[in-house]
Amino acid sequence: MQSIRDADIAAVVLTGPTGAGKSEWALRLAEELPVEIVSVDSALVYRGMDIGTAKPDALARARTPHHLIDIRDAAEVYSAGEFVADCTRLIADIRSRGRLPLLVGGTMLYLRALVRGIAELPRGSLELRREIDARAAVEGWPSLHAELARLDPEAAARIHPNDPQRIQRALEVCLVAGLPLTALQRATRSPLEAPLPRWALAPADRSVLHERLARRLAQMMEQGFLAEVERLRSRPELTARHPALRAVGYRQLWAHLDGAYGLDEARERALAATRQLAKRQLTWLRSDPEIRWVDSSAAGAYEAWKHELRRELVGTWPRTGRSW
RNA sequence: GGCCAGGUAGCUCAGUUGGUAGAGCAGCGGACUGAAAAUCCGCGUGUCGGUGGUUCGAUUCCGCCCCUGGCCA
Repeated sequence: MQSIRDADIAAVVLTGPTGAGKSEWALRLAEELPVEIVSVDSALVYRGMDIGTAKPDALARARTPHHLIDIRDAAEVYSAGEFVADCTRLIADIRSRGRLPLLVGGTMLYLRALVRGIAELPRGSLELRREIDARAAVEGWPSLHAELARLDPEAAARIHPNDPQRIQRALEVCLVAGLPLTALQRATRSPLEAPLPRWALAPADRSVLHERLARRLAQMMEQGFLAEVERLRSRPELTARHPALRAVGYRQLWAHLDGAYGLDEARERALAATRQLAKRQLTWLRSDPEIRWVDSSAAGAYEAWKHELRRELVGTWPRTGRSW
C-alpha cells in the first residue's frame, strides 16, 4: 500500500447541511479508495442514538472503518476541544496506515475548530454551571451579564445579554481560570500541518433539501424513532437537559412523551427544527472562503466531485485503483 | 332552505368606537472558541372573502353573493 506523502493534504472534508447525502457519498467513495471515515458530528458520538441521528448502520461500518461514532454514553458530554484532539490524532493514525482520512459531517463548530485551531480553555464544569443556573433563576441573566462585564468587558460586549449559554460559559472560564476569557482565546492555529480541502454538499434549491428532510423524518418514524427516544427516557439518570437529548428530533419527541403536545405536533416541530439546523449549517458554510460547493441535485454530481477530488489528490495521493 | 358564528401574513389568531393592520409559529438573513443537532440577534404590504352602497375616506357601517363550521328544518 502506498502512503500519502508529508506536506500534501491532511485529509479530505465532505460536509454540508443535514440530509444532503454526505454519508452515502462517503461510503461510495470508500468503495473506490482506501479511506477511513472520521465523523464530524456532535450527535453521532452518542451510543443508543441511532435512528434519529441517521447513524451509518452496522453494514456500512463493517465495510469501512468509521471513527468518533458511539464514543460516549448519552449521559456524558463531548466537546469541540475533545473533537480537535481526537480528530488530529486519528488523521495521523489513518495516514500512518497509508489510508486517506475522509472527514464527514456537519457540526460546523468542530470543523472550524479544526481549521482555525481552538484555544486552550478550562473544560466545562457541570457543578459550576448548576451554580450559575441557580443564580440566574434568582437574579436573572442580565445580572450575570453585568457581572461578566466586570470580569471581562470585551466578552460582555460581544455576548448578547439574552444569550444564557455564552454568558454562562464566559463566567465559568473567568471563574475557573481567574483570567478573562478574552485573554485566553487569542489567535489560534490549526493543529494540522497540511491543508484541509473541503467540499460542501447541498442541493442548489433549498426546497429540495426540505423535501428530503420531510421524507427522512417520516422514514425515521417508521423505523422506530419514538421507541428509541422512549428507551432513552426510561433511563432515570437521563433528562431532557442532557446535551445529547437536545438534539433535533429527540428533544421534540421527548417533550411529546412528557405530554407537552401530540405526536403530530411533535413531528412538525421536529421537522422545523431540522430545517432550522440545516439553515444554520449553510450560514456557517457561506462564511468559509475555502469551501467548494457541490450541487447534490445536479446530474452526475458524484462523478463530478470525484473528478475534482482526483485532481486535488494528483501528486499527493498515488494511484490506488484503475478508476483513479 | 332558515338561524347563528366565522372568513385578516404560509399557519393559528388579535385588532381597527371609520383615517388601508400586528402577535406567536413557520420562513429568510446573520452571529458563533470545550453543551454547537446548542445558544442567540435581525427581517412583517397582506386585493383584511367578493361585489355594490353610505362617507371626504370602508378592512371596519349597511345590502347582496360566495366559502367554512355549528344548530334547526
